[in-house]
Amino acid sequence: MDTKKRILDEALTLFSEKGYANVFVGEIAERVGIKAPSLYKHYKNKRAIFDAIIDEMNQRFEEQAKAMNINGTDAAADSKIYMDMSEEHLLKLGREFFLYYLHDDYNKRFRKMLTIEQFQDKELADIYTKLYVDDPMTYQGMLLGMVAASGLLKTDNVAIMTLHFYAPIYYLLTICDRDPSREPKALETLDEHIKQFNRLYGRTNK
Amino acid sequence: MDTKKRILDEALTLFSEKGYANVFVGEIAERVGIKAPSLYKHYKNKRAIFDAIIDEMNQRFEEQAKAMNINGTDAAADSKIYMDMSEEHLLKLGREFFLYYLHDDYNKRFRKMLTIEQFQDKELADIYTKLYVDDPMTYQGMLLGMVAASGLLKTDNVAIMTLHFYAPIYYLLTICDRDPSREPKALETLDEHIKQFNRLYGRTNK
DNA sequence: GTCTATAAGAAGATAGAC
DNA sequence: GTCTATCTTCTTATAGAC
Repeated sequence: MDTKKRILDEALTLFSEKGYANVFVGEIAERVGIKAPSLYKHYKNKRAIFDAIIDEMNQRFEEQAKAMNINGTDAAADSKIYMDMSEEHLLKLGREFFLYYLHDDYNKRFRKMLTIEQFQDKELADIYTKLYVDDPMTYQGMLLGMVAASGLLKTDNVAIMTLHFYAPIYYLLTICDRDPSREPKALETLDEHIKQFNRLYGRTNK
Repeated sequence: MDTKKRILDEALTLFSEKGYANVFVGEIAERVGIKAPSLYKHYKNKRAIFDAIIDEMNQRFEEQAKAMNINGTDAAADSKIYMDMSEEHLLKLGREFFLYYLHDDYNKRFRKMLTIEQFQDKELADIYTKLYVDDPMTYQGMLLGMVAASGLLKTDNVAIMTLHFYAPIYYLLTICDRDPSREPKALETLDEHIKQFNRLYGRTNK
């Protein structure tokens, strides 16, 4: 990886652990293996590093959204998957989302950084809400909505059903971010949650 | 209010908005109406102000826990209330918790400060988890457990039922902390959530 | 307890050689 | 692009008068 990218990578790690204000330019440089003044050949100042991290995330997100839209448009394939969604499929959907968001290195660091910096300005708050509130609700609402349309889940309010599916996942995610030692217990709770969700919104046929 | 207390109050406000590292001692002093050096007659250093805020919160919490235990011990009175818990009682329970945590000035500022500082050290992470995860789950689990025992809510897993009640409340709370303009919509969602919760865990008799 | 003056040090950023 | 040396500014904290 080239120096410019490595600076972003190390900066993100440090920002996610200590917050922007507690990270010194020299600290980032040291981890990259250069001296602080050299860093200024790559970025104009400390803030430019932070902004570049946000930009990179926006790019990654756009790509991901594009990829999801492609699948989303391929409604035939998607609905086939979810038409015969068993409890195991539902468990997989929840676990995959949870473990991807929890363990994916980039996601984890970016989420923790946003958690720390979310009250600094509205742009950061909006990014947080988009990534960890609105987008997951939209995506999962779409999937659960398809299952409900096929009659396998029963509800007259898909939005609230999606809230009931996602809020516990979000809640467990924030617990594990704060204290990774709670992860095994959280995974058990996650499975119990989804099984109970499946029972509550019980399928009409199986 | 005496100067010593006013320092804590203004510091908490600033810490909750910008985070500890972005607040300068002179800034706190200015809001109190004194100069920075005068502040050092009240607190040894900047860190001592932060620690005093944590201490004060611990005191307030202990008092609150004590008050709750008194009611908690008075099981006769409590269970009477929840034996005939209607949907309206359930809505009230959720709304009261939500609005108290959301609007109580001290709570709001302290929660935002902890949100920002939670990854700085384990003690702060533990306080956050205790106040906004474990304690609400324990308290609400106790109340919902009493209702379930009386047969008005049906479940074989009180812990998951409590998760299904509380996780959406927590989720909506963090959204409103980030963006107060979402509050009206969140309150609507809260009511819909509780009504749906009530239907899902449907009472056997009414 | 509050002030002014100031010390002490940290951290961001630049200059200029290589 | 990286380095050493250095500047500048900001911030915490102290000294000592009132």
